[in-house]
Amino acid sequence: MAPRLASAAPSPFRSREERERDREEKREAVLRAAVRMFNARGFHATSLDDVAASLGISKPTIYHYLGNKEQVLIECVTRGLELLSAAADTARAQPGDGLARLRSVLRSYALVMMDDFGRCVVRTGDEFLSPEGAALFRARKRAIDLSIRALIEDGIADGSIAPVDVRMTAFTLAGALNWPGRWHAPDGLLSPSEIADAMVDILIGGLAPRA
Amino acid sequence: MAPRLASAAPSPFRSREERERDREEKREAVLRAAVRMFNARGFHATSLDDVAASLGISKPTIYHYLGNKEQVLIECVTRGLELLSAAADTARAQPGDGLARLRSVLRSYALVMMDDFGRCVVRTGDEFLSPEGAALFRARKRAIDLSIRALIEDGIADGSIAPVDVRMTAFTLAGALNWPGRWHAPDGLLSPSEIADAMVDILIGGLAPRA
DNA sequence: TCTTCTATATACTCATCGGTATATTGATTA
DNA sequence: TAATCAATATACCGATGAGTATATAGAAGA
Repeated sequence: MAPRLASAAPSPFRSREERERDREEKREAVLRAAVRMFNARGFHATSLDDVAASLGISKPTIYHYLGNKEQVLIECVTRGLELLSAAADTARAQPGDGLARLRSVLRSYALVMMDDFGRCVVRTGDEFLSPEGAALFRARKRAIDLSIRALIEDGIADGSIAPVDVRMTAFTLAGALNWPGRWHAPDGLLSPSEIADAMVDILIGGLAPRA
Repeated sequence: MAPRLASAAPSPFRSREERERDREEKREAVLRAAVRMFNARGFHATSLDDVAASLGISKPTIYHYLGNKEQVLIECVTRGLELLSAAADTARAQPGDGLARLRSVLRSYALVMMDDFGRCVVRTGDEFLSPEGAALFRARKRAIDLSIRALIEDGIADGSIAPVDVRMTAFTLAGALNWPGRWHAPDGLLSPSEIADAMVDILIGGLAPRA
């Protein structure tokens, strides 16, 4: 509607939307820097002064964009959980039998675990959060767990998955796929995609030889 | 040799051995209290004052029995790693084909992860340790990993295990079995033994139905 | 142009906590 | 009995780091 069609003249005067976008961008940058440092050094061992310094800004600026330190962490974890939920939901809506869809979910799940925000989910114990934060956190993880369980049940129903204990299987799968969040280094030999494929194959195929 | 055969008269005067045993017992109590609190609230969130208070003693007493805070943690983690190594070694020396021995190791491994000290291994990231501590820690974990890999190789060689990627499989198994260290509560419905069995069965059998 | 709002910094407060200096008490040994 | 050592406490020090009070500079709006 309004002006600002020609990106030709980059005016130093910013419109309301531009300013809002700027703000969002800065918020984002703070979050990214924070999650990286939390993952690398641990939440308690990372001071907001450190985070600020890594961005060349000062601590009050972080407080300006995000509330307190726990807010920063919650935001990071929430991002990770959203990635995980999205992975589960989209893969679940695909065609194919239960096993095929589960495979797809597991693969996406593993990939998220090698992303900064996904990693953060695994590395952040309830200990770090306030009771309310921890409750929210648990509820969201539970929803993801239920998604996976539903898929396993589908697979058992349609015969594409063996009649396993659904609860324990979901825990086992999640545990295995969470692990890369703790050891995977972005500069490893295998790409995240290769790792995800390999792990999923092992979990689905099992160790015992097939007759 | 010496006196003190009749435990009849519990004298308040303690012999050298008794005093050494007392000392060891106290050290042990401090460690147990510490590991519990570390697991429940996190290392950084647990102060040595807290640990001392939980035992009805004062902080300098802890320093008297163990060096500094990192020492306490290292001792706890070392205990856990020793349990893990022992599990791997004894199970490995048993009779049976590769798969049977691997199954035995995995089961023991899972059980250790539901013990206070085993849990501590999983919950303690390298971040918490000094570079030297972390190096030692990594070396020990690597040895355990190699033990498991060797067993997988044995199984592949004797045909009891499918020809999987050894490295990735070891990671996947360890990841899955580490997980109870993070979520298992001692008061759960299933006993550690049941959980261990269920997880190992799933990992060995896989999800895909066997023909 | 005057006011107000946004973004940012400097410089501070206050609590926590690891670690230590030092005192005390009682048992062991010479 | 004097000297020593082990076990324990109280009371402190110093650093770190979360969070805040306050100032400033510039843009937006009236």
